[in-house]
Amino acid sequence: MMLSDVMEDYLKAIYQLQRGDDERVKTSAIAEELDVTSPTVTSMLEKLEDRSLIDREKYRGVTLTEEGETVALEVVRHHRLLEAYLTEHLDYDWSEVHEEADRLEHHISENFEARVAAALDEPEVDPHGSPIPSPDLEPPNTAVGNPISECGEGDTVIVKEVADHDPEILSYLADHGLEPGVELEVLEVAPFGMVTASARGSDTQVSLPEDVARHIRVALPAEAE
Amino acid sequence: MMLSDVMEDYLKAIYQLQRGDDERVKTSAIAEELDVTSPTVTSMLEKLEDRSLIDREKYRGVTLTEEGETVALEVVRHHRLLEAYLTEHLDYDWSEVHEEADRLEHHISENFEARVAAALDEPEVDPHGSPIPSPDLEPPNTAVGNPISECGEGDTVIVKEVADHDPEILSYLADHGLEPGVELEVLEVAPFGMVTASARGSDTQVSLPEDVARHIRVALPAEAE
DNA sequence: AGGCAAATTTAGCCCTATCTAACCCTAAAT
DNA sequence: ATTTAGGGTTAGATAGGGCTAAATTTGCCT
Ligand SMILES: [Mn+2]
Ligand SMILES: [Mn+2]
Ligand SMILES: [Mn+2]
Ligand SMILES: [Mn+2]
Repeated sequence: MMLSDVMEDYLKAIYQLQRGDDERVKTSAIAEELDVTSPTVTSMLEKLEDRSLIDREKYRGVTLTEEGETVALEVVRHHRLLEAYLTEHLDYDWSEVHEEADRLEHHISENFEARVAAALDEPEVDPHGSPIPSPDLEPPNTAVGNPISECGEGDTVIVKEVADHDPEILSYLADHGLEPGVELEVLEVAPFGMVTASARGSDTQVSLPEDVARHIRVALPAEAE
Repeated sequence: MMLSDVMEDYLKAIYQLQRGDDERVKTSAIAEELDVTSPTVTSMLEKLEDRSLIDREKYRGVTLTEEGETVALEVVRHHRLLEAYLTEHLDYDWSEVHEEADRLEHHISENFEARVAAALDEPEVDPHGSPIPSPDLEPPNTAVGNPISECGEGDTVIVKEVADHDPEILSYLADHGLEPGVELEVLEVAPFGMVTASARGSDTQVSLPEDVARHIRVALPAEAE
């Protein structure tokens, strides 16, 4: 099946927006994610449905079919392998990789994918700590760790994943020592979702508004593998 | 100026087909190079002319403007840097690189280009011996060496460039020791353009039909830098 | 000069991906 | 049971890239 890069982006967006297993993803959510208008999304959803890549209930949203999920996982694998390769071998900073990978993910061959994976020794996570789907594209188990906003005050935790895409925010976080693998002390969790924490070894502390904190997942040292 | 990847391919094709400096490239030549029909070429040429990327005399062909040439050189630089990187760092064989580079050339950022060039230490030629345009995109001087078909029988020469794109032919040539840098003895130049030669150190000889030989450029050892 | 074959352009159509404007559904509130 | 706000879908337009079939132009040959 020949899919355009745009179709691949839609499937990837649906994959990433689909939280629960039968939770339907809404037109407006896709429109916002991909920065297009909702009629544009509707017409694309019709095409994806024609190709059996999604199940659709008009007016109520879509879910990926198994085939659609496989395509999405393929694109995500490309994306995350590229992010890892760019940081490991081409001197990219983790704040720069997303944009580059977001274009290249649609244009590399299976051969390229395999060589990159080999050069990285089959990595399991990308520079943000997000899991890289395996070559067989089986749906990976759910993410490791929990959102940092669910921590209690005073908890000491290990950062597992920083799934933000904004270069400015990522640079800011790195400047404050907040990267995967770092040990963190949670100082305050405000009722409106703001989290204040301090990286182990640094005196400075960071305050993270809810929409930033949402993308940070952590685990208790005990749970840390 | 936002150019589509298809437009970039047209400009690159015109660049590579334009032998002399004011030699006009014909519709049919572009059509054949890009594997599209001539009406398709005509309509694209109109668009490129609108954007001042080519000069066009209806029914008589086109030439690149300075601006168009710069775009073409940019694409060629991307292409050849990618070919070099894929062979040097990702274990590609020179017979495989063309297809991959031909897609990726349109999708890498200037940042990616710079990192790849740095990783390769600013290379001057790609794996086929073709010159990589410099970062400032000044038109490079003409190719080194001369077509092997212009050799005399008995000449001993150094292979400078093997500008073929066909993977099968490239594998065949490599199997017979015919690669850039190799010393070659020209055994026979037949009147219909077929060249027979033997790589230094190998007993076997290769016979190259005219359309293969045309892409191979060589220099006398004296001229060799 | 006239005629003809080959190359090129024009005309008219298709498909994708996007938009805006207009219309329609759903679900929650009255 | 209505209303209504907030999506979602339909309709119609535009722009890019492509094709086939039908004109045109060129350039060469007689
Ligand atoms: Mn993408
Ligand atoms: Mn793949
Ligand atoms: Mn190309
Ligand atoms: Mn460039």
